[in-house]
Amino acid sequence: MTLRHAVLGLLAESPGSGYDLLKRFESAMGLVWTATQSQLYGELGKLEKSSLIEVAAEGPRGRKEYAITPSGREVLRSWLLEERPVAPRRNEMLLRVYFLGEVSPEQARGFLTANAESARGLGEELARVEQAVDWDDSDASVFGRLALEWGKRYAAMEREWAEWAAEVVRSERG
Amino acid sequence: MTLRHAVLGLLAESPGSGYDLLKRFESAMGLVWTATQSQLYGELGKLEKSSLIEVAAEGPRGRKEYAITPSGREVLRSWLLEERPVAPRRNEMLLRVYFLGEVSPEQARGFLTANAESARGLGEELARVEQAVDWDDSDASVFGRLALEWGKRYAAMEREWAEWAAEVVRSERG
DNA sequence: GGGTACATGTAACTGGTTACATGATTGT
DNA sequence: ACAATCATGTAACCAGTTACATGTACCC
Repeated sequence: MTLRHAVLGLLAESPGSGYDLLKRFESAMGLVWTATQSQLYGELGKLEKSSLIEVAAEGPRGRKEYAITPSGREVLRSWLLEERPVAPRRNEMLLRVYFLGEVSPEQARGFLTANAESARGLGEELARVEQAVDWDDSDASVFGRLALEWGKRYAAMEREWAEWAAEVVRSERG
Repeated sequence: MTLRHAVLGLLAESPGSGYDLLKRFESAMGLVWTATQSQLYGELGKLEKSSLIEVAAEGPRGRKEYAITPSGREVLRSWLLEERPVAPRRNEMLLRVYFLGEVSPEQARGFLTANAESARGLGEELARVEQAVDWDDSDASVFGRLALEWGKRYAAMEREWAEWAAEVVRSERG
């Protein structure tokens, strides 16, 4: 039930329609959380029913502009403070690494170097995003930059690891 | 549909019952993939029905020891090579960071330092695991070590990032 | 005899994905 | 006029979690 909080967070920043939120999920939030269109509309319905958000305005084409309510903001805050920083415990890439003994050493190295490449690509993409955005000193900027920096460090870590791992496979498996 | 491949991978290493596999998910695979008991038995049933695994032996207490079949091994291999190394696109911790402007700077720093602590704990735990296991030159050892090293680097990255981020909040938000 | 570990299974529910379906407004 | 974009919604399905349910074998 985290999509719920992602939606509340976005609406806490500024009101918007389902369509607007979908755009924001695709762009700014892409690294952090994703949502499909059908999931989003469903969640908006539920949030409205429980009065955590409300329709603040209606527009053309049936557009409903939602805004967060005080009780919604309350829920968002308590979720932010409810401390349980847990590391993700599922990683498909690592699962493959785990079983890489099933294929030839050349294929295993190929997998790892492809991974290094894709991590490099991610790092470059994030660096471009960092350049493109004009950061100010708003909360969204400050905390968005923290999240972006995490992404850059993650990408660098994975690239370096994958290069190292490919080298280990070369030296230990030929 | 990745649990399917996790199960095939484990059975490719060595045969075992549902109960055995559950143990292996809890211990060695903990960082990489998780499964609940009910999910696991369901998946074993489906895999058997599609002949990717088979009951190789039966034991006391209704124990069914499964083994991978040649077609199962085939499916595992092609999954391993089917290249699409994608970075995970959902991270609850980062989502919270994203909206940390909603709480006070002290609370935001508290969140970040707690995260640094928990990353440090994870790093230490993985270091202990590394010490405890006696690594040989089997595939399971070599590739398991690569996965473990990823975990250590991940933990170190997150700890350093969280410390840095707490400092940014201190200097930019007081 | 009794506790622990072994061992499997089902049901109800939640979260997420894909596909289908429909229609209004705006800009050219 | 017509294409693109805006805009919302529903249905079927798959993956994963929690809780319930049951029973056997082994060791002391």
